[in-house]
Amino acid sequence: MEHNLYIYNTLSRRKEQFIPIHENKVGMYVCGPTVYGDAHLGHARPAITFDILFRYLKHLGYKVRYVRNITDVGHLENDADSGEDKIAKKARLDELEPMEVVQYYTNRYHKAMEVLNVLPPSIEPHASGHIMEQIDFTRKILDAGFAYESEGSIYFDVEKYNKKYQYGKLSGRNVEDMLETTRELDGQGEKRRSVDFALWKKAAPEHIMRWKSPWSEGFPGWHIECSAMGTKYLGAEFDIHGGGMDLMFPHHECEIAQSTAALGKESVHYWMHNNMITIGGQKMGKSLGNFITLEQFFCGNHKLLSKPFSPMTIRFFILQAHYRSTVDFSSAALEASERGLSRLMEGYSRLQKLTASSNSSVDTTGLRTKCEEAMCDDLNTPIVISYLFEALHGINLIHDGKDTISASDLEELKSVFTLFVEDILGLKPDNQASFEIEAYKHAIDLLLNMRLEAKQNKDWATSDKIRNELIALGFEIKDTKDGFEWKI
RNA sequence: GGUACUUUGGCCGAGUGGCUAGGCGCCGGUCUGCAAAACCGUUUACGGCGGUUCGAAUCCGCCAAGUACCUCCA
Repeated sequence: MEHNLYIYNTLSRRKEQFIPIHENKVGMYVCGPTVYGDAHLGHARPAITFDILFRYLKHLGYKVRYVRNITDVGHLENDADSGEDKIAKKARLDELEPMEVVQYYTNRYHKAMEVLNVLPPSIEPHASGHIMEQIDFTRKILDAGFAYESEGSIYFDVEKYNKKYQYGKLSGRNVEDMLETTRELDGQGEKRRSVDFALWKKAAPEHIMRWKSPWSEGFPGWHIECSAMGTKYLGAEFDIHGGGMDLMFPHHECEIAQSTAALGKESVHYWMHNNMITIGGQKMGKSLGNFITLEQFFCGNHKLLSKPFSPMTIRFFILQAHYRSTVDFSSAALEASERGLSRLMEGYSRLQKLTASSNSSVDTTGLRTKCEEAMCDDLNTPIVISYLFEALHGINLIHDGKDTISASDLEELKSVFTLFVEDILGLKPDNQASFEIEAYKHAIDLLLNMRLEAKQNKDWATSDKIRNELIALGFEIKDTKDGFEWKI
């Protein structure tokens, strides 16, 4: 395969050329949502980041298996000594079945991803559907001697593991330091060391979500689902594992330890982490309570939002920053993105209507290569977007008759725009044309043609009436040299 | 306290040694019966102090400010 895709590997802290384990095939695993609440802006970032990677790998010609899990068991509340997990707690508060809560938020997550034009992954495994695999994985770690049982729970023996392998390599920590600095938490009496983590947790009597295991009735630990499901669907070794930077430690560190302990080798070749979205310079997160849900963005229903923002604006806003940088949310920043996107998409539609000349006075060569190079440089979407804006400038000049383009250059330009705007960046016009919409468009055209006639008769009263009333209904009317354009 | 990282023009945000992205906004212009929109043009920045170099936003050192992780979090 001819390409020079470089991606930043958190393990080595540098960009590395991407070479898959199996030629022409890529396995990637990304940590998905915990479905006990609505997705917020922060959840959109990894979804979009790895959607871009998924799309780009496919564009390069790979057959990609993209696994993104749904976490519906196992994450402990920090105040829950009893080992009550988040799903169960929420369920009891709402007096719903746990799986009802899971289903509700999973559906809403899917809906949000769909409107963001995030492609569905190849496999979306639920943790609750892979209890057996997690038990088997835990048993492998026990058999390898890197875990111990304590009162019905199984814990990973970090100190022992660290003697043979290296615990902390991903996040740059060492066990000795951690033993000194880790805070004392409650409920750690069963563990030998504070750094040890649960692989299987015995359920307290009031705990709703529980499964039988060789050790106790309980539930799997915080990190085991990704090791178990990742290797189940992608193999003992696979190419890419992604997720948010906040999962680097402890979650991904523990995953590495689990997989290495169970399988004797590291599973993941490239670890990729997207940075956080901040709000007022601070991370947007559930625990800080400073998050804005995607639905609130779409409805404009939040005190920090000046207006509703379309899913494509959110997507574009995220793509305008590199995925490894923090990006600071503000209503003003989103408004800027909205205008930029609107201009880009109008130019894209304008491009479709350009007429070719016998030769080109604009230089469009190299756009495809430049965009490919930017994508190959660790998915540098902001650079791709900047090239598209530069090309947009040319499109506008041609549209204004100040420049010309040949038929073959026009075809190439259209092809590049379709490829990068739609296929790779996944941007699409917000108002998707449909059959009903066509009729309605014709009606508006009719009105505006009447206005045109009135104008020709210098009947300004009528022409202004039509324009003003349409504007009052939310339309934007633009007069052009020989007619009009409009949008809503 | 430990670890990792950040600091770019009015705002957002790329950029790792010379060619000094891009968007939004501002301002000027074109178009227009008026207006709006659109389009065109303009707007030169890299936290501070040293150092390396012919040359640094980019490398090194110190200082300052800020963030993340170390507990569930995308």
